[in-house]
Amino acid sequence: MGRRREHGEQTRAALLAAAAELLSREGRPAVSVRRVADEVGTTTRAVYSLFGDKEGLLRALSADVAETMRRRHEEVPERDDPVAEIVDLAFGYRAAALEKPNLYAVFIDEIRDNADPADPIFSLVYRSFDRVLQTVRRCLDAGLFPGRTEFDVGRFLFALVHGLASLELRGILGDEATARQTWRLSVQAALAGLRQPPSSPGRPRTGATSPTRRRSRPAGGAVSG
Amino acid sequence: MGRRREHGEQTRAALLAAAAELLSREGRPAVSVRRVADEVGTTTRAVYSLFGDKEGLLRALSADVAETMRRRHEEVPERDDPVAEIVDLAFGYRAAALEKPNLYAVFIDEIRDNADPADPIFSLVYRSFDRVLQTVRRCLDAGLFPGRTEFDVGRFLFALVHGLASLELRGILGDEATARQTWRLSVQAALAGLRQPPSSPGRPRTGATSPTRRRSRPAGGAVSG
DNA sequence: TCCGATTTCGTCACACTGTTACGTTACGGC
DNA sequence: GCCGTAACGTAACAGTGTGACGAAATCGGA
Repeated sequence: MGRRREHGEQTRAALLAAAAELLSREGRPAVSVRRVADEVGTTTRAVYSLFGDKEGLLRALSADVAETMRRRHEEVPERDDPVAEIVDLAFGYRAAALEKPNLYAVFIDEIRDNADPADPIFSLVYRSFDRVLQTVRRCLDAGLFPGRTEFDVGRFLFALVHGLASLELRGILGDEATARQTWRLSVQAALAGLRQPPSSPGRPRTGATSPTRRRSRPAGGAVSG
Repeated sequence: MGRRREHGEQTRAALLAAAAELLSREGRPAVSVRRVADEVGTTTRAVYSLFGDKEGLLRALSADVAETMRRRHEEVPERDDPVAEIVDLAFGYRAAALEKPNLYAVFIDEIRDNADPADPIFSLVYRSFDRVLQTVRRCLDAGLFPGRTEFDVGRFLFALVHGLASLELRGILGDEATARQTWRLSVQAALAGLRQPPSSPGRPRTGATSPTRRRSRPAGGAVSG
């Protein structure tokens, strides 16, 4: 009973493709519900039926990037030297970010501490992160990163590759050759540093460690463990 | 001749304060030209007279963050150990980012490779970056970072602290204590890595280094030298 | 076969947004 | 006084995300 639905999987895929195309061609402000719907030849109703709201559409797009992320990470072959393998993983992250530059920004905006574990994007990101942790564990087991924990290393590497990707996509790292060299030098320096035992706490001398304002959101999240 | 202007420096400051307040209280989407103007008790005309357009208002806000950045960097005292001084500078960056969490995002969005050198925000960022390079040079002169250039080190550190700040503001680094420890461990690992001579090129084994799509914008920028 | 119930669709309206054109107001010089 | 001029407030325009509502299409049952 009821009307046969036309806004099915096919329309959904078409909307996502149109949104991605619009995003990569004209940037984020160009992607509006009306334009995306017009591009596909349907109405705004389809977007709201299939994705709930505009943010749902963007979330679905982010999931696409997360999938690219996962693929780029999981296709990195195992190497005898786990440290060299981490370099490959970092360049896999870079490749995923550069593959869809405008999508990367909306992807990273979706990553939040209060992410819903049921959200498919969550499990995809977790798989990418876990792929890295897997290699990190091999380094730890081999005694290559003395005095480190897998999560310390994971957060460190995550911050570094995200920072590099973020700067490169903003054009701050110069041309492609310069950017690539910055990636290589940075990742290798980071890994060389992890091989050194951490120094004693030794607090910095400024009061900078206790910021006055702090976001009120409770702690926790995917990478907090 | 002409009407006496009311949209002067005072209105300008009030608009900036209202925008900053609105931004930190309700987030970026809450800051609209009309709301900011209403908050001050003036009209949208004032915004357009003083800032040109909405982006001009946001640019002025970014300049405020850039100024905080500069202050936090330049107030870091000189230490006998330049490497330890870099740790302080990194925590200065963190303090500036955490001081105005929502502003940091609009600030970093303003940093682009095609930034206008006449833009005050450009010179402010340059001063912060130069403050770091100054200490980096001391490390290089002391032979502490063998085989590195000041710009290699500068880009590396910039990517790291931006990545850390970006993740922490998204709540991904856990509670404040965990985040602070991640900062300390990461920065110290990075510095330990810089003390090791860089390894030979040794290209990664995936095709990830030559991304298919690349942004068409020409190379160059503030940190490219 | 026809009708009513149900579900989905297309369209429109609402409250917004950034921005610009226009009429009004207030001043200085004559 | 008056006029030119500069800055002002207002209103309109095109565009946004989204909720409400009527129309269309499909089913089970009479």
